Amino acid sequence: MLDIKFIRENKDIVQAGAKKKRIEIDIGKLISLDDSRLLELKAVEDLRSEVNRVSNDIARDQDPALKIQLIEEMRGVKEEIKAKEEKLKATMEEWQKIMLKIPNIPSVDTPEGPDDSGNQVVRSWGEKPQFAFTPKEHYELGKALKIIDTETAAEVSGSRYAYLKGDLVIMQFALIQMCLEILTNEETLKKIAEGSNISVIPTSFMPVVPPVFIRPIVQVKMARFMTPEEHYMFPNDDLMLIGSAEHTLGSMHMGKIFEEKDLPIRYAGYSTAFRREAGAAGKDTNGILRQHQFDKLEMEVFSLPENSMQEQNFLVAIQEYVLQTLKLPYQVVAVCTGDMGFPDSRQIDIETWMPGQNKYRETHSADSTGGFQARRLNTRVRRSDGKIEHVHMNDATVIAIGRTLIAIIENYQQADGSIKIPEVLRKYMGGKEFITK
RNA sequence: GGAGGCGUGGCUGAGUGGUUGAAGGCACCGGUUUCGAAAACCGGCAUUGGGGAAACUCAAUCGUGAGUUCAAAUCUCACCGCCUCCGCCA
Repeated sequence: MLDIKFIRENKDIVQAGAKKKRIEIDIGKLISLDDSRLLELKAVEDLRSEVNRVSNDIARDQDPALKIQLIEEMRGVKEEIKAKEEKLKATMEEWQKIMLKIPNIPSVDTPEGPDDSGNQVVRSWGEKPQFAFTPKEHYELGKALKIIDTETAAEVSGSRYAYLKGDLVIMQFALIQMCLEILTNEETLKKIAEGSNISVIPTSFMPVVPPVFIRPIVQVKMARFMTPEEHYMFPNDDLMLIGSAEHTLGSMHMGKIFEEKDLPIRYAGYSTAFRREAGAAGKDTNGILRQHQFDKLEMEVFSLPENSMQEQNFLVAIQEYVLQTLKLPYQVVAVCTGDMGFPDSRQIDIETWMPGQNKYRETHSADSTGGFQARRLNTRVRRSDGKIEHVHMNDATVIAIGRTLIAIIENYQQADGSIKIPEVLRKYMGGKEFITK
């Protein structure tokens, strides 16, 4: 959520930002509603002030006749307050509805575009592997090696589910283990930051296994409930499943005030993510690229406002470090205004090379939401001079299991259909070098 | 799931209808003292919104929401959370 004061003072910027994001908003209506809100609020507060004042008189005054008279008068004022409060409440509800639909403003360096066609490749890394044979897609290889079974999953749970089996499961936990070691080692983090010329305090990430259920009201505060059809809902319990660990990591500190000296705070959350993929009918139906359920290690950082862009760059640097460690070719993409998330001011994606598809596919995302989520969550920081302001929040993928496994399977495939295990993972996999039949 | 108890400021902890935004303590920030520090002493110290150049002032907030009342931290109801015991369970 943006600050209403900021909106009032910068309505053109807000309007233009929404337009760039291809989101329709009515700033004029919001501001005239806000005018009414302030007027009605003043009216209610003036009456309350009167009641408060007279009530104190009643408590003090000894004359019983006067008391009765004042109480009578205040009964009338009470009725008046009630009526005015109802009007205010109606105004507030409409105001709130519009406020929740105002998106965050894209950063100045965000490319403009209607959809993912407007995304810009910022840089790329790694040599695409050359094969002496036609590289296969992950689902062919996975099926033959009996490490991916979507057919049984389809019967048991429906489409877009899979059984991961055998060495692929071991590899999942190897990846997580490897990444947690990176994220909890300040020396490594310092090296990553220095290597990319980023000046951040390299505080290590606190590993977290967060809840996968979240209250819908909290999801609204995370500004991640814009498309209800994307979420699995459990109305009987007033709960929904998270689509990312971000949702229950970012909301951990709602209503809290940090001390400046305690920031940045970094979390590495491991959880399953659940997505209905309602708008993706017929897209990526083979294999495990687009699943209703997948496991993911996610970073979430709370920082001082002035540091949030550096923090985002740092998270991207960590993502690149992970992919470089795995020797997977990738490109870094500046996501354009029409494709970026509602609460994001700046979104950077990483697309990893998938030889079977002969394409780069999105495996990572880094979202800087500035103070947008923090304002809704009311997560703040007390600066060293005593001033209180909203923190800035960043979230980013470390490893999205399904898609990273695909990248490894396809990039490391051998002529005989086996998969060479990336060297860095072998120590977590009993020294094994290949996944074979 | 059953029974009981409890939610007050950064922490702790008083407060069961009346100028209580809330005593006391701790922590924190100034100052006195000291060569310096500690201790002691003095002072300050919640958040949000409105008005004001400012001093200041008005409103709201004692888990959340509704209600009773001229007046609610205090009474009523619902919800949320925490604790203890029993049951169940990975």
